[in-house]
Order: sequence, then C-alpha cells, then structure tokens
Amino acid sequence: MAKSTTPQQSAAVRQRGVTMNDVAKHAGVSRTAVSFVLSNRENASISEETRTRINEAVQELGYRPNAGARALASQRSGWYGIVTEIVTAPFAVDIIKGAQDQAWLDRRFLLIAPSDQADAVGPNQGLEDAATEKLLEQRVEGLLYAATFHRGVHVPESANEVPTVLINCFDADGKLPSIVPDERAGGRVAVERLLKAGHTRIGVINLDPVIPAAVGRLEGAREALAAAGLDLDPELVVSGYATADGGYEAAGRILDRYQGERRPTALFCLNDRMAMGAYDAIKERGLTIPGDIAVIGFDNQELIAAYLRPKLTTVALPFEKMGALGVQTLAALTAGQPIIADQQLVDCPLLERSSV
Amino acid sequence: MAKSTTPQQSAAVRQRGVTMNDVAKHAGVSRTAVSFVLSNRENASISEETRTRINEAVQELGYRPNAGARALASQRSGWYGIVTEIVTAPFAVDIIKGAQDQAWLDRRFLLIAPSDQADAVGPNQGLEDAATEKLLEQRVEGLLYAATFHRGVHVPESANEVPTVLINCFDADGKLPSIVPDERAGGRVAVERLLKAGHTRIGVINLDPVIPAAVGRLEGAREALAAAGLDLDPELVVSGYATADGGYEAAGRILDRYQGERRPTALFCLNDRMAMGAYDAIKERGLTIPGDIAVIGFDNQELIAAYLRPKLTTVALPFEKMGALGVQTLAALTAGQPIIADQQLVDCPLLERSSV
DNA sequence: CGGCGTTAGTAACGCGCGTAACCTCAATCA
DNA sequence: TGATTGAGGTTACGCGCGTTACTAACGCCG
Repeated sequence: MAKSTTPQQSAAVRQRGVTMNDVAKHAGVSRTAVSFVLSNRENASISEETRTRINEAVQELGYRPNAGARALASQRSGWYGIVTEIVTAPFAVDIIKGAQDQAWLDRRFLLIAPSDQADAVGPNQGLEDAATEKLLEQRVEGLLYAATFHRGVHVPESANEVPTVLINCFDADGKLPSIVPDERAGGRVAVERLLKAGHTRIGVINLDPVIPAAVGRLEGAREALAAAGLDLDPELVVSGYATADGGYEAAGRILDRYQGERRPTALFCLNDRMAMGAYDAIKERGLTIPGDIAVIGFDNQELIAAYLRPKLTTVALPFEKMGALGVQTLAALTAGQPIIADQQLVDCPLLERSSV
Repeated sequence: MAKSTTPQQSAAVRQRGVTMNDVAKHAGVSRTAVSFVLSNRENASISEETRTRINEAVQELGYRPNAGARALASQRSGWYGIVTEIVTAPFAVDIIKGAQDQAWLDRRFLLIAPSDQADAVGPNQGLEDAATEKLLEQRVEGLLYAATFHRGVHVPESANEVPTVLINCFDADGKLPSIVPDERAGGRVAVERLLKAGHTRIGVINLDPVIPAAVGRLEGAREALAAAGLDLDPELVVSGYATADGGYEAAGRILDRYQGERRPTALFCLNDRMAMGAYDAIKERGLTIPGDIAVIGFDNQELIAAYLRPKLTTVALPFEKMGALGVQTLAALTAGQPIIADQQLVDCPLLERSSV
C-alpha cells in the first residue's frame, strides 16, 4: 500500500478505521451516547460534561463518520443522482455546477453518472439505463436528468421508483416534472433590446425550425415586434446549420439580398456560434458592429461571447439556476411536498456587452 | 411520497426494498446461497439447478443489490473521489469525462466534489478540505485532484490517508504522483509543424512567462528551432494577457514592428484564446490566414478552434487521457502496485486544421 | 460395513451505525 | 414515606450484505 509510505500524520493521529466504538471507549461512555451527541438529537439527554468529553475524543482520535454505514442504518443515503451527457457538453457542466452547489448546501451528495449518447431520443437507451441502474444501486433518493439542449426525452422506466426531475428537457410521454428555459421570454427580451436601440428592420438567423429552442425564441421575437406594432417579415428569417459556418453563410445570404434602406440593421442570431459566423460575414463586407449592423446572440457561450470582438451581447441560458432549481424541486418531492408545477420556466437574462 | 403516484410498474414488479432475503425465500434457499451466486464465487458449490432458480427469483422480484450495504460488509466501497474546480472549467469536464469512463470500465464509481477556488495555492483551503473530508466520509478508496491549468498545488493533509494522484497539476511540496501534459513536446510539435510548412521567422505570442505551461511550451519551441539550426529571436517573443484581447494586442505589436522580409510569416500562440485575438489583428491588417501569416494555437478549445475561420490548427491538451490515466494509476496504487513514475507526462497531439 | 472425500448447501457473525426500549439514581411531591 | 418523575445514560436490535465456519447427504473404496 502507498499508505505505508506516507509518513506524515497530523497531530490528531488518524488511522484507518476509527469507529464510533473507539470513540466511546476513549471517552468512557457507550456507543449510543456518542451517536446521540454526533447526530445532535435534541430529545436525548446527555450532560454537558460528557458531551464535551465525547467531542474531545472525536478530535483526538480523528474520528470520521462512515457515510455508508450511516445510510444503511438510517435508510437514507443523502444522495441524489444526476445522469447527463458530460462529453459534448459545454453546457451540462453548468447544470451540474448549479445542482452540485445546491446539493452541497442541503448537505447532500450528487452522484454524477454519464449518459453519453447524443440521440437519447431513440430507443437505444442501453447506457442510460445502466447509469440509472447504477445510481439506484447506490440508493439515491432522487434522480435528475439533464440534457445538453432543450428537447423531449424518454426516461428509463426504473426512474419511476424514485422522485425524478428533468432539467433542460421534458418528459416526452409522461408526467415527470421538468425545468426548462423560458425560450419565448428570451427571444422577446433579445428583440426588445434591439427595438430599444432603434432597430426596426431585424434579420433573424434561425436554427433548425423544429426544435423547441427555435420555436420558442422565434415566437418571442414575434411577440416583441407585435408589441411594437411591427410584423416579423418572413423574408428576413433564414435558417442554417447551428454552427459558425452556418451563421456565416446565413448572414451572408441575408446581407447580400438587400441593399441600402432595405438591408436589416440588426441581426438576431438564435445561438452564439452562428453569431460568431455572422461576425465574419459582416466584417468581410466592410461593415462594422454595432455601427452598421447590431448583433445579438443567444446561449451565452462564454468562450465565444466574451471573446468575440466586439464582445457579443446575448441572452443567457440559465443553466446553473436550472440545476439548482432541479435539486430544490427534488428536495421538495422527497419531502413529500407537492410539485410546484409540472413544468417550471426559468428566465433567460440579457447580457449586455458591446455588439448592440 | 411521490412514489405512490407512479402507477406504472414494470412486469417484473419492483417495489422498494427487495432484499437478498426476499430473493432467498422466493427461491427456497438460504440467503448465503443467493449471495454466493450473485457474487459468482468460484469455490462455492451450488448446483446448476438452484443457481438458475435463484437467478429467476432475482429477475422476478426485480432485486437490485444495495451498494452501500455491500461496501460496508466487504470493506471496499468501489469508489474513487475526484475534487476539482468545476465552475470555471471548460477543461475540467474533459478530465472528469476521461476519469469517469475509465472508472466505469473498472466497475467503479467516481464521486465528484467541487473545489471552487481559483487560487488554491494559498492557505485558504477551507472548501477544498471540506470536499476531501466529504469524500473520505464516503470511504473512497482513492483520491484524484484535478486542476484547470497546469500548476503546483497543495493538497489537504487528509489526502494522505488514501492513495492520491494529481491530474494537470503537481504536488508543490510532496511526493504525490502526478499526471501532467508534456508541454515541452507540445511546443516542439507546434514549431516543427510551422518549420515543415517552410516558416523560419516565427513570432511567439507568449503567456505569463512564469507559469509551467509557458515555460514548457517555449522551451519546446526553442528545441525545435535549434534542431533546425535556428535560434529563437527574443525580439519575436511577446507576452500578453491570456485572453483574446491580449492576443490581439500582442499580435498587433509584433506585426506592426516589422515590415516586408523581416515580418514573421507565422505566429505560435501559446493558447487558443490569444490565437482568436491574433486572427482579428491579422485580418484587420488585410493579411490572410494562412496565406500571409500562418497561425498555430495551443489547448484545442473546441469552441474556439473548431469555429474560427479558418479553423485553427492547434496542439491539444490531453485532458481525457490524463483523466483516464489518473484512474488507472489509482487502480495500480490501490492494488498495491508500485507507482510507474512520480510524474507521468502525457503527449499533446497536433490537431491539423486550416490555419497553417 | 465403516471411514472418507466430495457436493450442496446453511448458520452465524460482523461491518459501522441509528434508534427504540429499558434501566438507574437522585430529586420531587403528595 | 412511598410513589413519581426526569435526567442521564445503556442494552439490544436491525439495516443488507460478505464470509467463515459448519453440517448433511451421498458415493466410493477396501
């Protein structure tokens, strides 16, 4: 063992396997007494003196509770599990972060299991099932499923055995509660920002029009325009691949189609990657941002938005918040409280930078 | 409980708390027999008939082992813990991914604990200590520490109680084994690539010159040049903030300083963010990539490198590999095998795209 | 026929802990 | 004075499982 090669031990010598029994002996009390003071039972009567004696023994021996044994005896693991695609996930991390922090606050542990398949919609849920199964073997008290992009998903059947919440996705065929970004409000906010800056002729660089994100954001844009007495000109909406190249190409198309007055003075790109491409298309045509063309993105992919020149004004997807809310919802569910709502919408805040 | 509201149960009715005892009763054998067949003991003699009867019972009852109880009884948790800064981490994810996958292969679980403090070098290791403590309470059999950028760190003392491996960082004051990228080889590979393309006058956009990454990469660059009979002209090395703006500014300086023949024909940017800024500086001066100026980056930040136009040729940091290697090393340590080396260097592969 | 080896199991203990039930003793009260 | 109460603990059981004895039945050999 490498253990034997580590000479330094803290003053409080802490050797492998200090148990509550050792603490009890060292303090000259029963193990039960130790258990009582450690778990802070209020209706237990332990004198102040023995209480401190026990605490001293804990310190001196370097006792550390065994979470597994505690879980076994109390029948509560204190764990939640989250299954998510961690690979292709510049996003998933933030969800995990939010969930992790919240769980930490609630003195719970978050077990993270990988579900690495982009197209989890299909029936090949082998790995995902395995992940769920593993988590249930650990006796998690609740399950979180997080997707990397807003969509409907199917959750393994065994998830029904335990409170379950979906994050950034929704149950395609059931009644599981979910937490998703308010795409529509986000789209509205983005266009309102452009309107406020005086733009009335706004081009939209759209995603694949069928995905929930595109539907919601576009709908929001339409609402904002309507509120200003304007229509969304279908001619000004162009779709492309959700990449920088796609954005470059789509923006180029829209910019070349109109000249002078008719050319849009602002571009609403439905994600930041496309905005990145749009930047190039604009600059190549000798136009400036935001002078000639204002650009607003969506997603707030830090690595892109914060480093583009000029920095990209965009609408943020509230991943951390959704993660935290997921854990909170789970806590409410496991406590037997009723669900607040089947689907909770979380605000997408506008991040002002320099491209509008 | 929300449980009672989930009506659908699989054909194999799986209710809460099916234990080995239930399986035993259902199969008409002792619990020990069940344990034997489930753990596949070879020296146990169970007839083929009862073995199948037990397996059937497992299926019918939907028995699922209780990992915690198993850990308690066997004194082996099967868990590793990794503590890492998951927030600011476009990187940490990949380490986790690599470690996670490897752990999964070894039928182990990876417990992920957050250590959210950028400057973990200082003595304010409160949170980190808490994370380590929590992991030890779960009786992890080994610990991994992952940093988001290559540097020296101090590890909480309690980490000594269990085999420990550092990833993308090294023990600033001890003998803990570590796994770090081979920065020098990476720098060499990058410059070799530029030399191969015929460039002999190469500008270097440097990071903060004191960090390990800068030292190593620059040293590698020097070696590659030396091997080609060239010197690294100190005039051509400029430092800047490790951001896009820093790269923009530094690249601008170097490009404006020299004209005609003396102007470098290639830029080695020590990270991709700076390369992103360099792109802008180059384009603004009416120069093309890679026609007039070739650019090579470092880090392979997908979101940047793969979406810049032209796509950025860069040297990748082998995060996933380091994560996997970390778990493998841990497995070797826990198995009592000697450490392969105090510090393992992992190759940084060149990723050819279109900027050279 | 008695002893022995082998096959096919079972009984019982303990892992570290939470917890209900119980016990002891001094103080209080009618 | 005997009964009652509460403080301050302790004894004992069980959580679900791995594992080490141990046992019972059977075939085989001399």
